[in-house]
Amino acid sequence: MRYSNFFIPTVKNAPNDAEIISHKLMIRAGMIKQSSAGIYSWLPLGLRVLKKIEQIVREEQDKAGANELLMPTIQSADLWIKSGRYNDYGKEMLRITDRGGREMLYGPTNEELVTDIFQSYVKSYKDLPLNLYHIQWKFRDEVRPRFGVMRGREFLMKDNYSFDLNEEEAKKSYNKMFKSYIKTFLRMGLTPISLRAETGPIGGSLSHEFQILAKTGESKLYYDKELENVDPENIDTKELQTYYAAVDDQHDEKKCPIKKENLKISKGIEVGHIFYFGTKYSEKLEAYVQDAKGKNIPVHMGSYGIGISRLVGAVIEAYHDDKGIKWPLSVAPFSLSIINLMPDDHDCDTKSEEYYEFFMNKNIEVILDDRNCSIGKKLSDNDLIGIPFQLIVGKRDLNEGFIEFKNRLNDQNTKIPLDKVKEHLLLELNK
RNA sequence: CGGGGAGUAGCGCAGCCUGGUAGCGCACCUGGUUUGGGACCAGGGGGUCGAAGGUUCGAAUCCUUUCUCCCCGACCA
Repeated sequence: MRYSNFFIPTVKNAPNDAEIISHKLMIRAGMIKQSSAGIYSWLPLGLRVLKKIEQIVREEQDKAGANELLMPTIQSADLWIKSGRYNDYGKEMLRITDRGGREMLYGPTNEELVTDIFQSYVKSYKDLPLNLYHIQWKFRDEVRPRFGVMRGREFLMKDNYSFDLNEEEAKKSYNKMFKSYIKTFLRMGLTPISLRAETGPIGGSLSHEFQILAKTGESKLYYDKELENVDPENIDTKELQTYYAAVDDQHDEKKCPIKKENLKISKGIEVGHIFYFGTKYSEKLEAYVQDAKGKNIPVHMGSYGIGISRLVGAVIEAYHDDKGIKWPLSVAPFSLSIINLMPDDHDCDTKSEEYYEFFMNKNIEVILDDRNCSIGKKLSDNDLIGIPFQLIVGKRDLNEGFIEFKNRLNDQNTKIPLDKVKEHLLLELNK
């Protein structure tokens, strides 16, 4: 991608609407544009990150044996009336009437629809366990949307639903997802903290929420420091679930079960939530299967959410400095930026193009900053949009046989001899 | 939904108190000079001041209504 051909409307001053850092940076970096309260357009740069995060979630879901499908955003009220939630959901649900006067709604979640799909096709215990997920836009008419995409009214969420024969099996599914969530967030460079949670309006008996650590996070967390040291190759969910973790208002210093030296206090952002709720919906929506004895029994269900659009903001909250965003490589919109400091200079152009071709051919996501603007603007834009690796191609260094390499994550600059550049970059990119 | 704040050029703001027909910085356009950290000089374009109504000879400015957006709280991925 050539920067000159890519739509990244960066701005110096964020609009006054933006309060928190990720919101400001997303606007300044040209990632999103607010359309109305809690509703955003995703501009090309923001969309790339959104898709990166979505893809990591998808891959981990698939690895955990979940099946991707896609359910509609607009749902008929019928199923919701049947489940009893049409009234319960209140004003948060956006209700619409179609031309025939039928009551419709913009889905805030999908238990009803997915259970309906399930019960249409699955009749035997032999088809269990089953886990279905989709990644779809939701709408919840929040009383007060805020913090940019972190709490929009319209948001992209991965939600999945597990179906099992009994509680024991359902808890296996639950733990599978638990593990998958930890892996998912670790892949994004985040530190997930799992907390036992209230089950809330979705109901049920078992629930965990997943927060990620960020200095600017919304909630204050108290947790066992062991939760920070998870080995992604060897995740023991049972062990993880035994560690202490609590949010601010649940934490009581006197009753805290762990030693003070093991207790860590930090701020977090909720990015995922999982529930086991038994047969609550399967009974109402008649999702029964026959067991081995031919008896009809309601399936045991769980539901699992990850706020994908929220994660874009959450990653920024965890990774930024006063100059801008510092994307972890796994979610970065581009891995490498080649900054041609002096377009129209023969040497700068030749070298920039050479690297650009080279890395593109290696399937590296690379953006070539070939814009005809001042050096300061280029460098600060690249810092702002936070591409992890930058190659700064300038006449001064070129004459001395160097290219400057910048690692945005630690802000280290190194001068690399021309004949070592490709090798060095490939090494960094594969770390 | 309770409390608070803000709408003036794409963005950030001044002007409002004390009414006289709109200004600054950035961005944008043209020409030139620059080129290792948000360049410089010169010229230029762009706003019926959120909307409606009222007071007045005259309203961005005063009054009323209304819409939108933001912040704090209660609630959530």
